[in-house]
Amino acid sequence: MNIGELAKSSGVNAKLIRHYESIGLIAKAARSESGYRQYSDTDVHMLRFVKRCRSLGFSMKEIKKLISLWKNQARASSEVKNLAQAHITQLEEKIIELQAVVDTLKTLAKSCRGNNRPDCPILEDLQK
Amino acid sequence: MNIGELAKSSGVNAKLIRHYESIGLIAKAARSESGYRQYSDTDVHMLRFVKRCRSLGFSMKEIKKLISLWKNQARASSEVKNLAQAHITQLEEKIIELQAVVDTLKTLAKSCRGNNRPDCPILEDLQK
DNA sequence: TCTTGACCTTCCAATCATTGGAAGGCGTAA
DNA sequence: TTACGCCTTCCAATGATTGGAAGGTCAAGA
Repeated sequence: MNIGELAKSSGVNAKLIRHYESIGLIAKAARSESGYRQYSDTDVHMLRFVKRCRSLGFSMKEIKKLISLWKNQARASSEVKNLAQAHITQLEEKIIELQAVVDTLKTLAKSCRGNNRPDCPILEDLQK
Repeated sequence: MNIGELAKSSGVNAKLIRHYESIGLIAKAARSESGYRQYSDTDVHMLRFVKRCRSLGFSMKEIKKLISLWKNQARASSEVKNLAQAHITQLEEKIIELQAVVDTLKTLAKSCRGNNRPDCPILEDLQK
């Protein structure tokens, strides 16, 4: 199939598929006589895999690793699990960080009357 | 003062200060005869303000607005509060999103034995 | 056969915020 | 005068994606 059909089947933009190829995330596609990229059903699965990984917030680097594990029948599942676990830890740290920011902002917002007057404890705090 | 001292006093990299000027986040600095940027104590405060906003996750666009409010003595504090509130909402949405991803990943990770064998429910799920 | 339109190709650029380097000018102390 | 630290501008990279331009290919309809 051509890239357009792969895009439709996988849910990944044709432009993005070419980009993934260019950065080496996915292998170079075979070409038709006229230079069109040719794909198989396996590629549909792989791109769905990539898409799902992205939606779970894995970086391209991590996805590269995940793809190689996915392809490798001799993998140890511990490798996959470790990668997932590391990612979970990262995300949890990020959440804690964001939550702290939210808490700070909420405290600030609460202290501000939010009226027509210029005096604003939020701005006062921010300039410290 | 020169940009180096401003950088030291404000905690914002000289490179970044120039960048902020180039994108119009902060006003163009006056220049000495030899072309060096000249700054005052007010600029130290402003850059600290910017830095603090960044650390709270405001975008450059939002900070631009916040700076203009900060400078504007005729502002309504409601404008500041609304901006902060909108940002809080954004962050809370992001947190919910990340938490959902963490939950998904944790469920997946739990189902994987993480041993030397290749069979891995995580990979199986990801390719769906 | 010609044309239309949908599809494909590559290349270059923009996004966002920051950082890095290169190449050169300025200022001051030894 | 030389040396060094600070300053200048410009160009490029990061990470992931999207956009456009300019052009080639393919199948269907007139």
